[in-house]
Amino acid sequence: MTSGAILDAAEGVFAEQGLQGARMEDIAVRAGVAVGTLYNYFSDRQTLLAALQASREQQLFGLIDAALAAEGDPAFEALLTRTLRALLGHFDAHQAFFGMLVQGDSGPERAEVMCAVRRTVGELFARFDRLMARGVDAGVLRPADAPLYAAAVFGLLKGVALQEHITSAAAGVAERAETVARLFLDGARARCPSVTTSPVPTNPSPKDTP
Amino acid sequence: MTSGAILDAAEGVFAEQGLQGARMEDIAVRAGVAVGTLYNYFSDRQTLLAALQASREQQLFGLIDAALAAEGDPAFEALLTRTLRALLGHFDAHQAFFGMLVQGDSGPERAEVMCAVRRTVGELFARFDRLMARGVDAGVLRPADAPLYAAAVFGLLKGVALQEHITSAAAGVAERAETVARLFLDGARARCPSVTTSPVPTNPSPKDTP
Amino acid sequence: MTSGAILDAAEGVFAEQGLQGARMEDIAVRAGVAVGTLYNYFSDRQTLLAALQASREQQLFGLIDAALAAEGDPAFEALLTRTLRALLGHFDAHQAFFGMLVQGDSGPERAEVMCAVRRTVGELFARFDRLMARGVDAGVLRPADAPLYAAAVFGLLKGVALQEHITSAAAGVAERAETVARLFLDGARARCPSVTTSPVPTNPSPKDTP
Amino acid sequence: MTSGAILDAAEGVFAEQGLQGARMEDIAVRAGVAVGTLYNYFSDRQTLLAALQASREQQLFGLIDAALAAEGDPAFEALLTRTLRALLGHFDAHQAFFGMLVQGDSGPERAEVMCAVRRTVGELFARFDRLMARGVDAGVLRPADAPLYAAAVFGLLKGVALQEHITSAAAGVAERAETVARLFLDGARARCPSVTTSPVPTNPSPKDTP
DNA sequence: CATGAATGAGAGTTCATTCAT
DNA sequence: CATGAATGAACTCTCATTCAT
Repeated sequence: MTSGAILDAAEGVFAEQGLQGARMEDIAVRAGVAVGTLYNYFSDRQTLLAALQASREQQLFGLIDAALAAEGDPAFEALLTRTLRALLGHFDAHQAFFGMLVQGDSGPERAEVMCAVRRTVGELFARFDRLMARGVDAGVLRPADAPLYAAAVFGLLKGVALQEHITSAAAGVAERAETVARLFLDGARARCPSVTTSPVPTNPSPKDTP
Repeated sequence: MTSGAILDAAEGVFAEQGLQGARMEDIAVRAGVAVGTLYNYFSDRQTLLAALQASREQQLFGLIDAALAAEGDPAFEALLTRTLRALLGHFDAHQAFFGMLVQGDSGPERAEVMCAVRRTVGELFARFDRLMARGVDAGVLRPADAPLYAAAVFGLLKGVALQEHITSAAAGVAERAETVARLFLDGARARCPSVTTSPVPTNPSPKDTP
Repeated sequence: MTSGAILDAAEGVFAEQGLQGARMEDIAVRAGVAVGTLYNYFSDRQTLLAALQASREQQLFGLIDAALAAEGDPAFEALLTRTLRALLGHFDAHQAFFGMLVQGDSGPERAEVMCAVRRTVGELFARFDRLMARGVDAGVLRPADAPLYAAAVFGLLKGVALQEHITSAAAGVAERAETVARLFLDGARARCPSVTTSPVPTNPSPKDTP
Repeated sequence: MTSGAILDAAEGVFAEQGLQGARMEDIAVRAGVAVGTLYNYFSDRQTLLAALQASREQQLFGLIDAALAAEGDPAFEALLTRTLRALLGHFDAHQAFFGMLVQGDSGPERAEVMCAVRRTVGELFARFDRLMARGVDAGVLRPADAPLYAAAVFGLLKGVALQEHITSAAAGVAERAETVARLFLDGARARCPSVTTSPVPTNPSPKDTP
C-alpha cells in the first residue's frame, strides 16, 4: 500500500538525514511518489513522523510481548535472550525509530513526537522492569540494583550497536543478544573458572552447591 | 573572550534545538552579540560546529587522560571509577557535545562534523580499551569479551542517563559512576553471599576465600 | 442536471471563499460529485467561472428585459421600481455573480472572466440608460445629468446593500426598491411640503399645482 | 523608508491582483526588495495586509476629519462637497484600500482583515451620519431617510467610480464631488425651471417664497 | 571588529488538473 | 460518464550568509 511505502521511505530518510534534516521531497522520491501524494496520506510533516513512530511502536511491542509470553515457563536467561533478540531484530530493521528513542534533542516542532517517544520508552522500560522482576523473584538477579536493570540492558544494546557502528563490523542478531545478556548478567569481572556463563544454563551458579 | 562565549552559546542552543534545528541568530542572541559577529569568528555554521566539537573533545581528553594518569598505581576499580567520574562530569556540563557523540543521524552537510565525531568516539574507545587491557592484565577482568568492554561501559553510561531522563530523577556524578562501575564489573546475577561488590574491594576474586 | 448543480455549487463557494479563494474540491463536494466530474462538464476553472457568469447574466437580462417590457405604458416611476425589484431579486439570489460585477480586482488568469463581466456591466448600464432616456423624454427626469443616472442607480443599490451588510438588517426586495427609487428621484434635500414623493405619484411635477 | 515602500507596493499589487491573488514575491519586486525583506517588517502575509489597512484607514480618517472640522461654519452643501473631495482624493490614491472596503468576499484567512475593514466602514458611516445629522438640523435634508444618507452617498461614489471604470473616462476629483453632491441632494427628477442646483446654493428652493 | 538590514536559495504545503479504473 | 488517487508547479515562509555602515 502507498501509505506503507511512504512510512518505509520516511523511516529510511529520517534515519539517514536526521529527524530535522529529512526533506519531504526525499521521502517522496524514495517512496516512488510525488510530494503531493505524501499529503494525501499525512496532513503534514508532523503527522507523518507521528504515524511512523506509532507504527513502529506497535510492531515493536508486538514482538516484545510475543517474546515475553513464555510457553512452558523457560528459565530467566532464555527469556532475556529471546527478548533481546526481538528487540535487536526490530532495531536492525528500524534504525530511524530507535534513533528517535535515543535522541535527546527536541527542537521546537518535534514536541508532539518527542512526547510520544517518551511514552514509548517508558512502556519499553516497564516491560523490561517486569521481566527483571521475574528474574529477581526467580533468584537469578540481585534485587539491589533492580530499578537500573532495564536501563542497563538498554544501554548495553546501544553500546554494542555503537561499537559495531564505529568498527563497521556487523554481528548477527543472535550473537549480539548473547553478548548483551552475558555482559548484563555477569559483568566483566574475572571469577573462578567454574563460573560458567553458558547461554542458557540450568543452574546459574553451580559452584554454590558442592 | 567573545569566541568562547559564542561556543558556549552554541553548545546551549545545539543542546536545546538539536544539531540541525539550532539557528545562528539564536546562538548570537544567547552569546550577546550580533549575527555578523559570529561570522567574524567562524566562517560558517559548519566551522562553528566543528570548533565546538574540537573544543569539547580537547577538554574531554584532558580530563580523561588526567584521570587515567595514575599516581601510585591504584587498583583497576578505582581507576575505572575515577575515569567514569571525569566522563560523567564532562557529560553533565556539555550535553550538546555528547549529543553529537551519540546521534546517529548525519544529514548532508554534517558530514565533516560527523567525521570528526566518529574519530572522537574512536579515540575515546581506544582510551577505554587501554584501560580495560590494564584490567585484564591485572586479572580483574575476564579476557574473553575484552573488545566489548569499552562499548559496554559507554552504553551503560548512556543507559543510566536515559533512565534519569525518563524518571526525571537526577543523581550525582559520583553515584552514577559507582552504579555504572558496579553493573559493568559484576553484572546483575545473584551469587553466593561472599561475593562482595563494594566500590573498591581489596580482594576482587571471591574464589580466593573458600 | 449535474451541470446546473455544479454551477449552483460554484456560485455558493465563490460567494463564500471569494473568486480566487474558491477551491475546485469544495465546489465538487457542495455539488455532491467528484472532482473529476467537474472536468467532464467544464474544461477548467476558467471555463466554469465563465459559464457561471454567462448563466447568471442570461438570467439577469431575462428578468430585466421582462420588467422593462411595459404592458400598457406605465409611468416612468413604476417602470423604474419594477426594474429595480427585478435587479434586487436576482441580486439576493446570486450574490456571487454580483460580487463579480463589482469587484475591481482582476488577477492574472481572471482576464477572460473580467472581460465578460465588463461587457455585462456595460449591457446593464445600456439598458438603464435607455430606461433613463424614456424618463427624460417623459419629462420626469432632468436631462442634464442623464449619462450618470444608470451609474447613480447602480451605486445606490450597492450602497443600500452595504448598509444592510453593515447593520446586519435585511429589508425586503420591494422596500429596497422603493428606497432606491425615492433617493434617486428626489435626493435628500428638504423641500416645500407640497412636494410629494409617494412611490408612484400621479402628478410628478409639483410646479403644476400653484 | 523600506516599510513604507513595502506598504505602497503591497497596495498596488493587492489592487491589481486582488486580495487573494497578490503574491508576496510580486510585492517584493515592486517594492524593490527581496522576499525575505518583507518578512523582516511584517511577520506574514496577514500582518502585511492588516498593516496596510490600518495605515490607509488612519490616512483616510485624517483627511475626512480635517474636511469636517468646519472653519467659520460653512453651509451644509459646502461641507458635504469638501468631505467628498477628501474621500475621492484618497480613493484615487488608494484603490486597493477601497477595494477592501467594498469587497464582499471573505475567504478563510482574511477573517482578521475583514473584521478590521468592517470596523472601518462602520466608522466611516458614523462620520457621514453625523454630517447628515447636521444637514437635517440645518433644515437642508429631509429627516425621513436620514439613516440611509450615508450609504446613499457612499453608493453614489462607488457608482460614479464604476461609471468611469466602464467608460474609461476619468474626471477630476472636484468634478466628481460636485456630481455626487448634486445627485445626492436633488436626485434626478425634473422640477420647475427656477429650481437651481448650483453647487453651493444659498437658498435651496427659492420658488417657495414668492 | 561589531552591527543588523538585506538577501535569496530552499523547504513545507496547497490545489488545479489528469487519467486509470 | 463518474470517480478520486496521483501529480507537480507555484506559493508562503525560513534562515544561513553577506556587507555597507
